[in-house]
Amino acid sequence: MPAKPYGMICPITHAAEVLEPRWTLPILTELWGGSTRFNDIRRGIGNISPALLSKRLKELEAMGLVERIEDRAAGTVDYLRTQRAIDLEPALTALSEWAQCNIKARVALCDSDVSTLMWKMRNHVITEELPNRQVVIQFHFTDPGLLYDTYWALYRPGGPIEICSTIPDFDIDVYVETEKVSLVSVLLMRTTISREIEAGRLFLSGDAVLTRTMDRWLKTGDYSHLQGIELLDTPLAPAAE
Amino acid sequence: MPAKPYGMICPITHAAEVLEPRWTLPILTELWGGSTRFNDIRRGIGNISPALLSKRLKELEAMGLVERIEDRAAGTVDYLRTQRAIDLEPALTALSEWAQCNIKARVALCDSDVSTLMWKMRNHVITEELPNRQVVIQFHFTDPGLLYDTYWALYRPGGPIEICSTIPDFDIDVYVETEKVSLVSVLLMRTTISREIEAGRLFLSGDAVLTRTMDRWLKTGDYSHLQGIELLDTPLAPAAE
DNA sequence: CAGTATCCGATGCGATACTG
DNA sequence: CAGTATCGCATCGGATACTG
Repeated sequence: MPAKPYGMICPITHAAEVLEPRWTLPILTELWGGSTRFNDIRRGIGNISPALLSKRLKELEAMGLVERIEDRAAGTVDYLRTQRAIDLEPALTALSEWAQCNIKARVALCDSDVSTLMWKMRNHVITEELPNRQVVIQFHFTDPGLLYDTYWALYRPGGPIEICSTIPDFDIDVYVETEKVSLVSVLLMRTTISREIEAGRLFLSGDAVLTRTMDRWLKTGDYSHLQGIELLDTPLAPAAE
Repeated sequence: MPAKPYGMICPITHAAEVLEPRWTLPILTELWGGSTRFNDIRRGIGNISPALLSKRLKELEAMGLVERIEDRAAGTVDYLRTQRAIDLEPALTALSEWAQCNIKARVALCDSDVSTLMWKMRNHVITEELPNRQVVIQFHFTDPGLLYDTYWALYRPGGPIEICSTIPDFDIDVYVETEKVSLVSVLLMRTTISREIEAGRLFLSGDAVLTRTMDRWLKTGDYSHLQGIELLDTPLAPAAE
């Protein structure tokens, strides 16, 4: 499919031809994470133009990695991974673990914008670990220069996590005040919640139980078996350059 | 390093940023295969411009994947993988196996030029399986329109395989007459030698022992544990499109 | 919601020639 | 052998606006 095939006799190189075009891997990762809708994928990966996403999805469909399922009645379209894409999981897992151990913390943790981060948070709150009632968690980011610096995660029993950028008309159970880099680092297991609290980069208040069990209801990546992950500096090193 | 980082919170995506730039994976694969010299890498991957190869090697060095070792006395430079690059092996192996099972045969086997193929053959003759004397194997390709269609692989006990494009001044032990696609298919285990002989796409003559034991001294990839590799068509299907 | 259409700019990359 | 230097095109992809 690429305009200029390598023309090599090498399976890895052929895999590269499939996976190299920009955004291909992020799209597959997003599908892996459970997104199936065009705009969910867009939001999940943050910055792709709709034209390019459309093009990539068509290419993936043509290569048999993605199946497009249209529900004419509902007017919806879902994109699902085929078995062929699912079979990439071992490779992607290996890549992920390699990156965790070999990409410098400052690169791995560098900016994604806050709204993308919060959108991602939808999948990082373990609803089963929340009490069986409505829960509202406020995230306030102290980074300077943010357009929106406060978001709310809303849980209603039985439903998914909803992220709001306007204050909901409910009582707030937990207040999280932090820097972007701290929250990202926690999600990627380049630090822990208690370590960030000690470092003064994360503050919790509100419901006693929920604040004390945040490490239970906040799902991080599963990299605990890996050796040699570079942790976030404490205190935070100034960005180079 | 890429001009436009994805800015995502996702290890796979960060790995992608490192491995995506064109020729990066082929270079690493070539290093994996044992090449250490600038021009060996060039020939091994076939078509990269020296400027771009130089650039990529510098990038890989900057990312800690490659170590450049200069021998001022000898005037040589070797490029070696660092541990960080070696740690990519599980991911690359997984990618390779995925490609073997999921890239259509016609794509996987499509043209690389004959000289690159023969250069690759250096690593595919198992010298330990050859008799303890000088051996010359002639490869004649029947594909139409080849500039050079005949090559010789020369083995001298204790030495490496040398590939010549002019007829060596020695007796020829084995004559291999075949099409490019057959030889490539054998190397990638999308067929077997006997299958190609039966299909009339491969002819062997010369030394009785060597012709009969070609499957021993010709090293193929190690994919025998994989299920579902698509074999080369017999008879050969016409190229689509 | 699920895309198309268009435009334009940067730069990645290939080709070729040349050097120490 | 191990690269640099230069050039120029193509295309990839980002931004924006618009549609059914």
